[in-house]
Amino acid sequence: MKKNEEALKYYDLNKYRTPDGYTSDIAVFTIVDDEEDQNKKVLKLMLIKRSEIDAEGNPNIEGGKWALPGGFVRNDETAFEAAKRELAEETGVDHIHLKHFGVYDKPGRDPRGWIIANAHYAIVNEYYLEHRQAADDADDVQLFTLDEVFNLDLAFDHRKIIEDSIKWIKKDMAETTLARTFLPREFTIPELQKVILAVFYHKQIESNNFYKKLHKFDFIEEVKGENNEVKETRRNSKRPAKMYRFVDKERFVSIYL
Amino acid sequence: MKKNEEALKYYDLNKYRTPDGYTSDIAVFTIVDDEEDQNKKVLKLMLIKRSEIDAEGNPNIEGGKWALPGGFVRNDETAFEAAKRELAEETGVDHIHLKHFGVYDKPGRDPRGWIIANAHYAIVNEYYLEHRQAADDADDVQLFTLDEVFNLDLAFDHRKIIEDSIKWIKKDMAETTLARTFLPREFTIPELQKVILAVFYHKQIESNNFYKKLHKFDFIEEVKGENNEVKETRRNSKRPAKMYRFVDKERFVSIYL
DNA sequence: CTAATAGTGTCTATAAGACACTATATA
DNA sequence: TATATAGTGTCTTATAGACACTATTAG
Repeated sequence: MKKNEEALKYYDLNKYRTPDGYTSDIAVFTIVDDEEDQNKKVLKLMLIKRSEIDAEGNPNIEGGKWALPGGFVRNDETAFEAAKRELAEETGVDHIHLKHFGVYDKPGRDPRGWIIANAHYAIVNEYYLEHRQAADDADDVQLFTLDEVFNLDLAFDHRKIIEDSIKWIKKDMAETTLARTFLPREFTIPELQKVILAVFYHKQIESNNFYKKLHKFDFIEEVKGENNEVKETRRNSKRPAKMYRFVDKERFVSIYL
Repeated sequence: MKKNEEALKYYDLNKYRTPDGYTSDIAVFTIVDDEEDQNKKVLKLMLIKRSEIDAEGNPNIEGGKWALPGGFVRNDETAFEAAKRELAEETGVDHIHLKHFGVYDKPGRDPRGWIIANAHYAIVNEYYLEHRQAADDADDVQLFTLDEVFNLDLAFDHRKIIEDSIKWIKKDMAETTLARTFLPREFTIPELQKVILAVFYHKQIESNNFYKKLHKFDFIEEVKGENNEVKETRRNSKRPAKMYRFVDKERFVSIYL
């Protein structure tokens, strides 16, 4: 565009004060087996403990506190791409479900200056997190239940970010097929139920009636095998359970119906 | 915090490249009477036409194109506060419904440099927009229907931002009591119906059955007058209509029920 | 009385929710 | 055969959707 090139000659980049930093933070969630009740699953959040000293051996900002993983955005990527990159660096996995849910830019939120944080939530399969924990110093990365998390000493404004991330994950869980990201590609109905109950642990679902609602769930379908028979698995039980998969389908929910 | 003060001594702000600008843009929506069918309402978006030359008389970036109103965020405010301030400056109204829905930070989206845009949608009463249009140059600010908007020459990546804003307003309209922001504080059922249909103009609501759903709508209640009688209005019809108001109530919608 | 908008009643099909029951496997 | 998990059947009550109908005003 010629006209813009001309206009740029007159544009002064320094006319406005600019931020001192642009970061991406990620609330990494996973669902693991409940230790108290083997029949249940429980939602957990991964946090890192900020080291007391930085790479150069100097005291670290918010050192010793628990924080969301994250880092600075480069000028050749979006905040979303930065989150993806950082997550891959942390956990060593690609193809993780990631969603941007908010911006935290209140002046004074970071003692280092005017720093804008983009918040995302991620859903990672338990396996990768276990792997990562083993590989690294066990004191630095840990999984917490939502009850435990708020008893920790949290860095910056991460308490607020974590609260919001939980609100969003619950909302998306109820309104979209987000549950798919917690499940294997082919799953059973009881597995789906457990995931839903892990997030809505205060709610009840009549286990038996869930099956009857199935025909209304146009967002899942039975998995067929080679001879067009429905695939089954015995991984959770003696009696084989039918396998289902999610179908790409736009959902519409309304309070007015 | 003593520890952080100590740590700050060692922190170098210039370690990372920082953005060249941080802005807030606002998609301003209103609902006005449909000119073709007086019985309907229609959703419109306000856009401004960027002037060809800037205040100093130099050619303006993306001059002549239609754009969302907005501007740079100051370092003593959040992007949300900036949006609120700019909207107040533009329309002269406070207490406008405003919601942040996205960040646009793709490298190259703005020819001026690495500029991060925060997108919001706003809902403004028709009256204020009419007023504003009259006060200003009529060629510079205009209301467009959603069909008209995409035939315009739009500045920056505002086409994408507008598309997203429409998705969000529809989603929030269906899932929350956002409709309240388009309505007077006390409204009639037919008024509510028209607002919903203005946003979901492709959907049908059986006008008569809407009344039967009322008792389920725990988010609205009848407005009572002094003697505990239900308030009525005759502003739309000869026969008086009962008045309702929104009640603050958390909504929960789920695809699993 | 007519016209215009507000609001009800009624019927049928489908869905929700409670809960008792059956099915398929392993050990 | 016991037992653990998967899945059905049945009954009652609530809701959706179609559509015919009634109500209240101004002029």
